[in-house]
Amino acid sequence: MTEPIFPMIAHNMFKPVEKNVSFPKLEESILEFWESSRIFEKTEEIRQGAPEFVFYDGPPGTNGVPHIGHMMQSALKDLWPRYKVMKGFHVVRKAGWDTHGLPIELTAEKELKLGSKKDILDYGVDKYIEYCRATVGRYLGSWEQAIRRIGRFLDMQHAYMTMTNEYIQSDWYLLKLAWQRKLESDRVEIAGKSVSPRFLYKDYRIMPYCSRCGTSLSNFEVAEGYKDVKDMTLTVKFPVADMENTYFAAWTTTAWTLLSNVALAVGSDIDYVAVRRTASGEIIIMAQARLEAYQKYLEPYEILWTKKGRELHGMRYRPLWDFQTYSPAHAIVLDDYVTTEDGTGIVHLANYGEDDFRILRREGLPLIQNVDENGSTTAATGPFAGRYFRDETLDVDIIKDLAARGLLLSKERYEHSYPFCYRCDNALMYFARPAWFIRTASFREEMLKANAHIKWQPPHIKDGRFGNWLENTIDWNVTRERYWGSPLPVWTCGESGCDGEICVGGLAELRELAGPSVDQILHNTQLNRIDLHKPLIDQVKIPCPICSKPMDRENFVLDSWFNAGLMFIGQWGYPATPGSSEIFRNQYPADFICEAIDQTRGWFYTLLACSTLFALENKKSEDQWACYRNVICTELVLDEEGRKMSKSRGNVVNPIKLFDEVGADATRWTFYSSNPWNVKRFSSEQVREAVRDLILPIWNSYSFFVTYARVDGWMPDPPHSPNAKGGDSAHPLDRWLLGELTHLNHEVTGALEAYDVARASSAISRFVDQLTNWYIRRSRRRFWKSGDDLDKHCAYATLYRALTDFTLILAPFMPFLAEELYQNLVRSVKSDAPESVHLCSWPDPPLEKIDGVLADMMQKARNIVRVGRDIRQKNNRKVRQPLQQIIVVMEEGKIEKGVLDLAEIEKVATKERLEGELREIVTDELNVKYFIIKHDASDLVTLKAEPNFRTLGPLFGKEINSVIQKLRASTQAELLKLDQGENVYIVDLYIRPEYVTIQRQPLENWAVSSDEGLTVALDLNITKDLEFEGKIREIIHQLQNARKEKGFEVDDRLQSTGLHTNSVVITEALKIAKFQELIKSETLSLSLSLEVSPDFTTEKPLKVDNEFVYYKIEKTGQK
RNA sequence: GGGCCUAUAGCUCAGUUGGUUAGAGCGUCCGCCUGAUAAGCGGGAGGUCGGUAGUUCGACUCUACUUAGGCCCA
Repeated sequence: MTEPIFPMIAHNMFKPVEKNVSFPKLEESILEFWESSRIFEKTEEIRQGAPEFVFYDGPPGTNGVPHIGHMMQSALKDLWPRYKVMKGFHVVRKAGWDTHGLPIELTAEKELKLGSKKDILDYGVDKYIEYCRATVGRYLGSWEQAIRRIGRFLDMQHAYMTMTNEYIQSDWYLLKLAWQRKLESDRVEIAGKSVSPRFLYKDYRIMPYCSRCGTSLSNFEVAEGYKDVKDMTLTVKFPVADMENTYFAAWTTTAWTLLSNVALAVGSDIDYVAVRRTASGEIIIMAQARLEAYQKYLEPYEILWTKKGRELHGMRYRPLWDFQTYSPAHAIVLDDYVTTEDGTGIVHLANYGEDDFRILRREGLPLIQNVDENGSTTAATGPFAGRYFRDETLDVDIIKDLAARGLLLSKERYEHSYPFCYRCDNALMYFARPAWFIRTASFREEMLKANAHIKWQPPHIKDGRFGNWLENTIDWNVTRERYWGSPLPVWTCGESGCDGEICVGGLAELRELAGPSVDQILHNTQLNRIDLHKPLIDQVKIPCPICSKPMDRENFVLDSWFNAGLMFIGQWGYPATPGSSEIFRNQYPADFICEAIDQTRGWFYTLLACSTLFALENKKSEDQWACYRNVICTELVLDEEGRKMSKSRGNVVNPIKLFDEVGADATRWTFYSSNPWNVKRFSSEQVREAVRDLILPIWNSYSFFVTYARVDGWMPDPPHSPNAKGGDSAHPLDRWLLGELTHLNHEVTGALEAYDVARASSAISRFVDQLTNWYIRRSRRRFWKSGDDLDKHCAYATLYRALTDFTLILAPFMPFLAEELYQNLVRSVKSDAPESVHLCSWPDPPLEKIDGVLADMMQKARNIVRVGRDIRQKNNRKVRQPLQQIIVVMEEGKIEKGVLDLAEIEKVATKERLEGELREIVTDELNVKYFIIKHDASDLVTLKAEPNFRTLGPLFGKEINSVIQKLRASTQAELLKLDQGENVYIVDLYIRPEYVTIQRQPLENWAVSSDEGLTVALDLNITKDLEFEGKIREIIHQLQNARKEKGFEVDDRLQSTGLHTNSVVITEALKIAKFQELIKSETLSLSLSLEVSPDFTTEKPLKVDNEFVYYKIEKTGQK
């Protein structure tokens, strides 16, 4: 014991493990190691030429600090690339930042106190752009810090940025592809006007628009500004053409839109009635379902006729005002969006609403907007000209005018919510604005086919949310009337009558078209290089290919979603950047992407749309249309009460703070331990729990191993490497643990291949339990007992093998902890091992196949012990009190999960030995003298038949209940036969064994317990001998505590004297020689005396079952 | 208003094609063990599986409706 039994190599030894480890500090030091040793770079370098595993990183916006939800993304995005590197793949991990778009402009506007387009122009577009550019970088540092600190291996030095000239040229390239692609028909007619058949075309779009700021708003911005307002609503009578005194009644909440009325809409299948008002004789037409609501305005009346909406189609009416001279207009059109929920069932249409616009355009009716983009009524409105559209007096004047001419049926105050500009509080209007579109609707089918090749996690997104969205794809508006974004590379001719237009696919092409002065024009003096952004790009003129006059650029920037959607080429600046083609070829399509569910209509969609367009134009095969093959779609991270995290609530978790206080590994684990596609309620308490439940047990196991390996000077065999096969021990515990390790490997590998992280993490948790709570617990004595060097070596070799393999499996999940273990367990003793765990290969399973019999046996042993402890507790027999015997009933021929199958064991001819092992484990754990296996439970239990519904159900159907009754009345003899596999007649039924499950119920008043088909009986009788031994064990236990209290080392040798007591039983026990020997050996006492010498002074007496035991212990000085 | 998702123990979550008595961890209470020790283990209590109706011999599971919450879109 005093001499290490294995040769010690001092310079080459596991370093001692810190007991009070600070994981955050550990993580920091490992980060420094990774960086100084370029470990991340090496994970790519060592796999040069290996098969690619392609990962795409979605570009987060950088106009705010990252929060914990982004860290969930990072944790998941880091897991698979690390795993795949270990599996032998080459994985490129390039970061990306979304540096364009409205959020950045809004920040700039706010900080520069610019409230409108005019303000921006006054301030200077060039200065404004530079401010935006500067704003982009503001939070980048926080992102980089958080991503670094969570341990993510990501190339942030070469991050792609959507605002670079290279990226912008990729935008242009893809737009050019769309521009070149055309519908099969040469011309497309919309609204009687021919429209370009190109897949990139200009059209109008109804957008929420602030007339004061001069900008359209995003839906997000609109949602900020809804208010409840009271407006005058009116029901207007539109005189039917060529019919005296007959009117269509239509309802509106916005009187001002009447000035631009173009048509009226009815629903095809809605019933409409014409009613004659008795008083005036006038005839009013409206939906039958709405009559009741208008009763008070109409009564008394009679119904003249009822017609379906479609019968009214094409009927004409006279415009409300003489100035409404435009045509074609003023007729009834059909559309299904008309309802009878409010109004009259007849809808007044003007180009100030999305549905209105859609219908009017479909019907080929003109785009009349008698309120202009400044919110003023135009000169075309005659008496109403030059008024502000939300001016209340305008409403009043319109109403008065209509009323005076008998065209007003009713008016009412009506409260509804109306959107206002969140910046200037001005009322918004829905306004038709020019915009450029991509014909996504024209390759909808192709996108659906592309989607068929994608594996979604969770699966329901594929045909659910995402599939539905694809089914309903409409053309994609890819432009914004803003400043900070990729410029639309389309130049058009302003000459009237000239259709000249050109789409530019890159800077080189622009130089060709616009001449060598381009470089000079685009030179940004501040940056001292070419810059493709506004306002410089606007100064570039291209000669019209038709009339040769200089053409201007279409003044739009690109939707930043479009930007992000082409990152698969944009991140390489493909194709303009030299060398990008080669990289791109290897990096398309992605094997794996992972973003939050709000990206279904965001990045997931725009990636698919862009890549499908790209792939179609490049004639790629169908499985290449989608640029990603596997996608994990995560849910949101909420606070512990299920609320969204927001600054105003003050419930935002600061990731960095959490990493620094608890640890990044622990934080990562909380995101791995449940399905990321369910809403996650997050609290730092969960993270601490991960430390307690998983990280500390792993650390303790590691610490245990290192402590004893150091004591014994144990080292792995020279040829041992973490990837070599090891552990040829015959000890069942060792073989069992390696079997569990194999199982773990298979489970984790399978789960990761299926992108099922929760399954992988639960396998890891299970293994840690097996390792710490069973293997180490059961093996402790093997590590510290002296003698039997071979067995001790086997224990070391096995635990070492298990820990090192486990470390490798753990590496993608907890990269820091795994690194620390690896450095000490492997690197410190084996200098030619890879320098980081993250440069290692995924471990091979240690055994050819799992020994199922052994696994079952161990499961059974754990169950027996658990049940045995249960019996002890219920019967008040503490474990330190030895008991005589335990009877375990295991019936032969029974095969159940978790139950030892003795027949099977016989086949492998190890029955005796396994029973022996089982015996040893159980007697030791439960502190009993004899372990008896019985194969017949009849003395201990009664049998009971439970119907097996799975087999009986299909056979008997509705008769099943009477069958069950008969089964329940069966005798023990019958059940025994069934249990032994025989068929039995019960009453009039022929019962096969597979129809039932035989259960065992312990007899009453026995110290018997059953669990999972296992019956255990414990002999509770305490004989005199057992009582003596119990007392002695208690004394030993307390002497050990006393040693520790006195600060003796575990290997100090003692002299114990004056052991005595007033208890007759204990005195008797102490006199027995074998117990004296036991005390000596357990407490490392060289001598033991019961006599009290004259100079005896006692230590604090031991208290053994309420009796005092006096003693004295002293160190001998020997070790 | 539409689409999709979620709801299971006090809390966080599992639950395979419908099939015996719905599981785990934490927390709580009780007990045990201790040569990994400012650790470790076991047990008890705790659930009408959000609600209602239906299909079925049988529903946490399938269907319809409904309530609450979430995401996306109108």
